[in-house]
Amino acid sequence: MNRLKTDASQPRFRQIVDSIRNDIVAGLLPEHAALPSERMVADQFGVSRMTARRALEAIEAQGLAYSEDRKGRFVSPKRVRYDITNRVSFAAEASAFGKDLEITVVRQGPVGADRASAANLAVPVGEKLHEYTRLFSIRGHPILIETEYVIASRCPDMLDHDLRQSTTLLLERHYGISARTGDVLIRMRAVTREEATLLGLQPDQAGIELEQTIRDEDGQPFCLGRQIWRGELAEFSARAIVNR
Amino acid sequence: MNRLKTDASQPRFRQIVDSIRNDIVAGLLPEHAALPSERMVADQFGVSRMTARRALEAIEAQGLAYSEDRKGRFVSPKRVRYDITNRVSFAAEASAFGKDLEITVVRQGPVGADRASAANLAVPVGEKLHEYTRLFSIRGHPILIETEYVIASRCPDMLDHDLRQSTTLLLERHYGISARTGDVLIRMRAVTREEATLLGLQPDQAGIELEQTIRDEDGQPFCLGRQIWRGELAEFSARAIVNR
DNA sequence: ATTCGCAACTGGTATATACCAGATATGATT
DNA sequence: AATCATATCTGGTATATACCAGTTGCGAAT
Repeated sequence: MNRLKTDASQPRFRQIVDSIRNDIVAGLLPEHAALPSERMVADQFGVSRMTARRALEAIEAQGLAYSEDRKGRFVSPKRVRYDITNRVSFAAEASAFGKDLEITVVRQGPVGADRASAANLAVPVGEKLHEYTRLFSIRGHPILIETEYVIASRCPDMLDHDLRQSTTLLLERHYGISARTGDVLIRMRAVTREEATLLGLQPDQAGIELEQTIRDEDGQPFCLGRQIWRGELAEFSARAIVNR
Repeated sequence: MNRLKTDASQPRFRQIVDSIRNDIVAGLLPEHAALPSERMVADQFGVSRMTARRALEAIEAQGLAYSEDRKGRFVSPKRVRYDITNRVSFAAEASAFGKDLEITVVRQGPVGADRASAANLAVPVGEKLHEYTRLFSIRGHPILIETEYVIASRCPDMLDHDLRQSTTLLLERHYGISARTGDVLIRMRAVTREEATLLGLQPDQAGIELEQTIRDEDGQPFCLGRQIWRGELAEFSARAIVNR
C-alpha cells in the first residue's frame, strides 16, 4: 500500500504526483518502465480514477513520463544534449557520439517557396525547393521531427538520395555545399496534432522548436530547417560572445 | 450562440479549443483580454463544466492564454526575442529596445558554493557567493525569474547596490568586471511551485530554463545565472558556426 | 464619500459513473 | 504450431454534482 506521508496541506492529486515522482527519481522506476495505470493509482491511493488521472497527467506535463495511447504511461529517458553553436546537424553529431539514431522519412517532394521560406533563403517567392520531413528516434523512441527546405537549383536530384542520413554531409559530398554558419531561433510551442502523433505526445503538449537558416562559405543561405523536439528529452548548449 | 461548425470527428473539447483559438488568432480577443469563464463556455457550447475546463486548460497548455487564480484566464501577449549569442544580460537588452521592464528582488544574500555552482565557477565547494533572485516583468506581466551566483571575493559589497538594474552593467561600473563570453544551456522543464506562483503559471506547466556561465576578459567565470522563462512569451536567437 | 459586508462571480479539487476504442494476453479451435 | 475469438487490460471522453476559497462589484450602512 502506497501511503501518503507527505504534506497534507497539498491537494491529494499533488501528493500522488510527489509520491510517484519520488519513485522515478529514486530509480525504482527505470527509463521506459510502465507507470501504474490510472485505475491502479486510484485503488492504491484510495481516490477516484479522475483524480488519479490528474496526477498522472501532471507527471506527464512535467516531462517525467510519456504516454502511448491505450498502452500506458512510461518513464521518460535522459535528455540528449545538442550543441547549437558548433553544429548544424543533429544527425552528424548524434552518430558521432554513438547513439543508435534512426531516421525515417515522413514526407518528401518539391515545393514552391512561400513568403517565409523565401525571405529566409533570400530567393523569390515560388522558387523551387526540396522539402522533406524526417522523424528522428533513438532506440525506437522519437526525439524530434525535422522539416527542411533546400534550394533545388543547387542540388537538383538531391531527393534521389537516401535521406536517412545527415543531409549536411550529403550536400557536402555530392554537391560541394558545406554548412558554415547558421541562424538559430529557439522557442517553446505546443505540438500540432500530426507532430503529437509522430512524437507520441498529447496534442497540446509543448515542445521546443528550432528554426535554422544554414549558410555556405559565401554566406549564402541554402537550407531552412525547422525542428520540433520533445522538450523533456533535449537540452541545447550555446556559446555567447558579447560584442559592443 | 457559439456554434460548432468544425470537424465533428474531433472530441468536443477539442472543437471548443479550436473555436476559442480562432477567436484569439483572429484578434477578437486581444492581448490580456479575459477568456470566457468555465461556466460560460459550458453554457455556450452545451457541455458540462468539466469539459469546458478541459478545453480552457488545453488553450493554456498551448500558451495561448495564462490564468490568474480565481480571477480568470487571459490571452497571452506576443513573444519577446532574446539574443543569446550577442548578449548575456536580458536587462541590458530589454531596456535598450524600450520595453518597460520591471525588476523586483525576490531574495538575496550570501551562500556557500554547492557542488554544481562550484564546478561552473571554477571555485572550491563552500566558496562565498552572492546569491540573488529577481523577477522580471513587462508592464506588470511576469516573464522570467533569474537566480544568479556571483563570486563574492570579486565584488564584496555588491549586494549593497540596488539590484533592480542590469547586474552586468553594475559589475562593470563598480568592479571593472566585464562579461565577454558565456556558456549557455537551454532546456524545457516544468516550473516549481514557487516559480509557478511568481510567474502566474500552473505548477506543472513547462517553461524554458537558461543556464549561463559568464566569463570575463580573461576567460575566468565570475557569474552563474539560471533563468526560468514563461515559455510561451519568449524566443531565443543564436548564431551557429561550424568548426571542424 | 468612505467603508463594510455580502452576493455573485472566478477557478480548484474531488467523486462516481458511463461508455468508447485500441492493445494485449489467454485460451480454444483449427 | 498457427490462428482466431474473446475477455480484460489500457487510456480517452464526457456528464452531473458538490464543495472550497479567493476576487470582485454592488449596495447598504456609516
